[in-house]
Amino acid sequence: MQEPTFLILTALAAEPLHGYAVIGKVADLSDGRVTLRAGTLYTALDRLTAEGLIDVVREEVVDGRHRRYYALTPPGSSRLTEEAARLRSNATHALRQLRLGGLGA
Amino acid sequence: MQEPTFLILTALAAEPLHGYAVIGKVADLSDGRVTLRAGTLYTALDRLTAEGLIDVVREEVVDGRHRRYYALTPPGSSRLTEEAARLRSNATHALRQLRLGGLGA
DNA sequence: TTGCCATAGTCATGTCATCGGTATATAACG
DNA sequence: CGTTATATACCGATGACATGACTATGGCAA
Repeated sequence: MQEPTFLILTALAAEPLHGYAVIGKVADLSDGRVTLRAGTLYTALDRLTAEGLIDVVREEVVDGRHRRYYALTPPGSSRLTEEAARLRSNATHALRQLRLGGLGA
Repeated sequence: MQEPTFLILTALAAEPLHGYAVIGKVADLSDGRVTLRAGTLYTALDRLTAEGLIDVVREEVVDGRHRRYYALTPPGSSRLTEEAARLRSNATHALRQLRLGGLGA
């Protein structure tokens, strides 16, 4: 799983959001590093829905604009938990190896 | 940057290794999750060399077998440090959002 | 009232890293 | 002498992501 996907799941972890709102939340979560384009976002949302990691919880029409709210499913939640653990482990290993190299060399 | 690439850099962080040895170290670092195939490895090594993140530090012939040792360059080292920080940050954010969602729902 | 901007979502195309398989060569093992 | 392990390399397919153009509505300003 890549960063954009991971951040989309993270954005939906606390509460359901509609597609466009995810873009803003992902920008927040990544400290501005990741600015999703609409195309990237909706392709990812479709894919994640097909995989059962997220789900459409309600659809609204606000001011004539179609809004579709997505939420994390239980499988999506455990998947995100696993991924977070993996990232933490990788980061820890990398920092330790860097320390070893820094001392030795 | 994706997981295999990140793990390759991590494997080279402590000390120079030749290509084939990287496969084993990556398997170790990832607790067996990631088993690099030869194709993936050498394509990645070439790419990382071209990007200046790693470098060939020496070439040997051991028992008639060609061995090429790769090491992290200073740019490679700072890049890996940044990536590790990014992973940690993402993991932390994800776990916090999951907690928020778990409580609220 | 016309035109532009922000919001919201869709679609088509392209790129790039990774994967799987295959090929090459040599040394060690039996 | 055939098989396995080491070591490097090439190639086609896949799949995630990026890019850019497009539709549509409401609000605001010229």
